[in-house]
This record gives sequence, C-alpha cells and structure tokens, in this order.
Amino acid sequence: MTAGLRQRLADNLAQALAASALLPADTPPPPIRLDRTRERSHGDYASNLALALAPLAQRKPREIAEALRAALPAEPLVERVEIAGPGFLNFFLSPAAYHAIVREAARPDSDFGRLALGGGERVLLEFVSANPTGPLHVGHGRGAAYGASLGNILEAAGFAVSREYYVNDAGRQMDILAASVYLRYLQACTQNVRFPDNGYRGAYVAEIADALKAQHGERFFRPVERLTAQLPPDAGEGGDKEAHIDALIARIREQLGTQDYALVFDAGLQAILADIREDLAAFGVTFDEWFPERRLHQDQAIEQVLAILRERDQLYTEAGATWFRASDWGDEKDRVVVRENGAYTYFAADIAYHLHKRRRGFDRLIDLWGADHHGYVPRVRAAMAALGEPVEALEVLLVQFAILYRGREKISMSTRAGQFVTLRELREEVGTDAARFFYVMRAHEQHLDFDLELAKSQSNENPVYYVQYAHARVCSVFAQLADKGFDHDAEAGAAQLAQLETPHEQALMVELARYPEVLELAATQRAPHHLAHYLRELAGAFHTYYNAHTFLVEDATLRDARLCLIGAVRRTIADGLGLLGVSAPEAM
RNA sequence: GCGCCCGUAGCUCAGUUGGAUAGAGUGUCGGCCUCCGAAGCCGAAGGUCGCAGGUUCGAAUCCUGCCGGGCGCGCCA
Repeated sequence: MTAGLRQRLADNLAQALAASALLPADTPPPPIRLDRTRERSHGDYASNLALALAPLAQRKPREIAEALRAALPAEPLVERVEIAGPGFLNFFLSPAAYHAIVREAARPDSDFGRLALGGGERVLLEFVSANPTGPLHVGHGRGAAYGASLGNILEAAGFAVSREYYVNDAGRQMDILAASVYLRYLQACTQNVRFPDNGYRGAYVAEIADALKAQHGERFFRPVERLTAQLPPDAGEGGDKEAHIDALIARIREQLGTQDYALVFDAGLQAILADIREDLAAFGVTFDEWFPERRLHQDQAIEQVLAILRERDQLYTEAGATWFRASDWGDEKDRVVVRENGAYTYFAADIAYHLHKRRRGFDRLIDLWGADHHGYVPRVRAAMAALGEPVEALEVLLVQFAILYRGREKISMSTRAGQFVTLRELREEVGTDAARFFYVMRAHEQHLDFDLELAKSQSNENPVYYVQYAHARVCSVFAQLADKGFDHDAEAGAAQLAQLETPHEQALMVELARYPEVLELAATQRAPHHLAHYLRELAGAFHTYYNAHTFLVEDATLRDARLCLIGAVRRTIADGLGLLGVSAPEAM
C-alpha cells in the first residue's frame, strides 16, 4: 500500500524516539510529521522532529537528530537518512520504493489512489440545494462542481458518501413562484393583468404558464378584478412589494381553491425541478436523494423536533412567537421557530431536517452553503447541541460566490429579475469539462473572479486541456505500438523499472507517488483544488518527459519499462480527472 | 457598529496546518517541429507575502492594532 509509505516512516521515527530515551518518561512526545520536501537535495520526506524535541529534551537539535537517526530501525524502502540545516531529518527513498509505486499505479486492477482514511464512516453530503424557483446560475455551478468532486474524493478516501439535494418546496418563495406562473397564465389567456414587482420575471415562468394552459385550458381562469380588487399597492404604485405579493398570493389561493392552487404550484415546482435535475446530470452531478422540505411537514417531523426541544426546556414564548434558546449555545441571539401567525420558520424545518439526517444513521453531516449563509451556521450548530447531538458531526463548508465579470463589467445577478448567466449557458459555451475543472481550481472559501469573456475566449488555454492532452498523448503512444512493429510486455516492463534512471523519469515517479498523499490532503481538508493542481503538475512532468525522450525505442527492455511508467501516468490522470468529473479522452 | 471570509508576481491563484532559497498558470521577451500529437517543451524577466508591532531556533502561515475588499447581522429562505 503506497498510501502507507509515509505512515511507515513516521512509525519508524516513533520507534526511534521511544528507543532513544531522549524524553523523560512523563513528557508527551510531539506529533510526528513527515513532509514532502521542496527540493530534491533534501530527499523525499523531511521531519522536523529533532527541532520540536530540542526544547523538551534540553539538547541541541542536530545532536537529537543524530540520536534519532542512530535509533531508526532498518528500512529497505529508505536508501539513506541525512541530517541537514538546523536539524532536519531528510529521508531518501530507495529506487525500489518508487518502482513498487509505479508498478502499483500501472496495474489495471490496482486500487492505487484508494485510501482507508474514512474507515467506512457514513457521510451525508448536502449541496446545491438551490430553491426551485428558477434555473441554476453560475453561482450554483461552483457549489455543484465543488460538492460533486468532494463527494468523489471522500469516497476514494474510504468514506461512505451519500449525496443529497434539499428541495425547499414549502416556503414563501415557492408561493411567489406559483403566483408568478399564475399571472403569466392569465396573460396567456389574454388577460391584461399587472405583474407584481416582486414576482419572478424570467422567461421560463411564461413557458411553464404556457404548458399549464396547453394542458388545462382555461380551467384556472378568473376575472382579473376578483384578484386585484383592494390589494395593497405594489412598490411601483407607491406601496410595499412584500405586502402586495403576499396579499396577491392569498387572493389567488382563495380564488383557485386548495386543489387548483396546488396544481399551479406543482406545475412550477416540477418543471423547474426537472430542469435542474437534467442540468446537473449534464454537468456530471447526480444525487442519491432529493429530499423535499414538504416531507418534514407531512411527517410531523417539525412538531416532533420542537417537542424534543420543549422537553429539554429549549423553547419559550414571547410576543406571540416561539423562540429557541440559541444564545445558550453560542449563537448571538435566540431564534424564532414558530411565527406569531403560527407558521414554522425555515430554521424550524432545518432543525428537523438535520436531526432527520442523523436519525438516518449518518455519522457526519457535511453541508455546503453559499458563503452568504455564514451567519446561519451558529444557530444550526446550537440546535444540534441543544438536541444532544455531537456538534463535531456537523460540518458546514462555505463556498464563496463567484463574482461574475463580463470583460471589465461586473454582472449583478438577480433570480427575481431573471437576469443571470445560467449554468446551462456556461456549459454550452465553455463545456462541462472545462467548467468543472475551472470551478475547483480555487479553494472553496476563496473569492473567485469569474470573467466569462476570459473563460469562453480562452477556453482552449484552460488547464484542463493540458491535463487531458497528457492523457491523450499516452494513449496515442500505445496506439502507435503496432504501427511501428513493436509490442509491449507489461509484466516485463513492471520488472524492469530499474532501467529508468534519467532525471525526468525520476521526477515523474516522484509525482506519481504523491497521488495518494494529495488525495489524503484533499479529503482531509475538503479541498479538491489540491487534486486539480496536482494533476496539472503530473501532466507537466509527463510533457517534459515526453519532449525529452522517445518511448518507442528499439531496446525492448527499456521500451517496456518506459511504457509501464507512462501507462501508470495515464491511469492516474484518468482516475484523478474522473474524481473531478472531467473526462479523459483518448484523442482530442 | 458587531461578526465571518479575504489581501502573495502586471492579471488569476497555490503554498503540504510554524520549516530550509515564497511557487504555478497567464501575460511579456528569446529559443525548439526530418524525431511517439507544438492544445507541447526549454530559457529569461517579474515579490517590502496590504501596513505596523508581537510570539520563537524559525512566520506568507499564529496573536494584537490599523488600512483595503467581499458577505452577513429578519417572526425571509
């Protein structure tokens, strides 16, 4: 197992530390870390253990390093250990250690890049969860790309991941959508009716209305006067847009009756949900579960969770509303869970949802939210704690919104006004591969300037092509074997890796060996961008090698060894790209 | 005003949880196709890691205070 290489060296160091008796028995040893070195002359791994030990043992670092080196057990994978600088222990791996890794990476049935880090822990990864009030835009795209890649990486690292989309199908925003659809429907019935300022204005709303009319005819038709008579004025009429639309929704509901209102409402919901689902699927993003908020209402899950909180004395009533004592659990203030009008808040449903996740048996809940929701984190944490759930089980990852530019012009995005660049547009113009890769090249909490002109115009120079090109090049080499009258003996190649002694080959083997470590880092830090950067570096090492040496040489032994190495590169690139949701084409 | 995130090459970003001489891409400049794919390779130039203190063997990384940017502070979702 290559992933265990670093661990093995750390264990050796721990042994040496114990054997050397450098520390008094009651002093806890510092954590033992091995870092990849930046420079070849520093070996493969470096440990700062002697430096960390110095103040504890009251001795000079280099002296301690000497003692540790002397106490290290024999290790065939290590060629030598040097003491350098202020007292670093530099480990130089033996060629055999690298050959084993390359062999492992090249083997078609190998599990190179699969770790046991997660130990099968059950993780529920919730992401996107955009309100189904309109098509996804490029901001959602970042969350989708990040979440999908993270899910894949966690899975590769040994977690049992379930991907989930929380469908907010019960809130006021959905009623506003229903009202918007209905008014467009009336307009389609040639009724001259005023569209509310706060309604959803996107063209897709009218399309849904048209479909509704095609299916149901004028079944939902009502004279405009009955809807608009004595409504509070809209913003454009000198009034309040919120009050206006709420009254309008109530009126539509009253006029249509529960059943027909539900038909209009669901027409909007289902159409948009189907669109989102299809959009994401084309983006390579799929979910194990689409969890509707409505289910929490239907199953009385909210009542139940509030009952638990009440039992634990976590609720109280004030000004007609029911409050949760969030401030007792680290939030800055208490939060309303039941409004004065008797309706549950979004937060109440969310508490129920999170408890529901735990009850479904998930050890770890990872929520991926837009960074604008960061103020919401403490209250959900508070609720978990108040329910007696382990707080560490909930992990909230905030994804910064991409700030969109078109050239130098900043694009303001508003779902309501229907002015946004959709994910679909981005896919069609930039391509799924480039978009997926581009999105995860940045750390998730990093603000991202996303210049659409740049992404589109320079799509040919996108790093994704650089990586894919390396893959295609390897494929091309193998494809030309027969043309040149050669064949390839994979087993012989795997056995002859000692033939590969050039600096380019050494460098490439080092890059390959890093793959499991990069995956571990990406999984631990929830940071797919490490994988993206790594793949670029691996591809770079390959391109350099490609330009410096010919693989299809007369010498069969050397040829087999080289093909083994680049075969390992091909497999690793394909695997890594796969985790990022990017294809690995054999030709481009 | 309070809270969270951020400030690294002209631009876009990494920086392995405090390590050794701060790195990539892109842009600029100069080279490389009788040769397995030039969507490639090699080289050059480019830095007060926002500013000022502090912690220690060692700081882009941790602490404090400023400056600048983003976001949030609802009985919205």
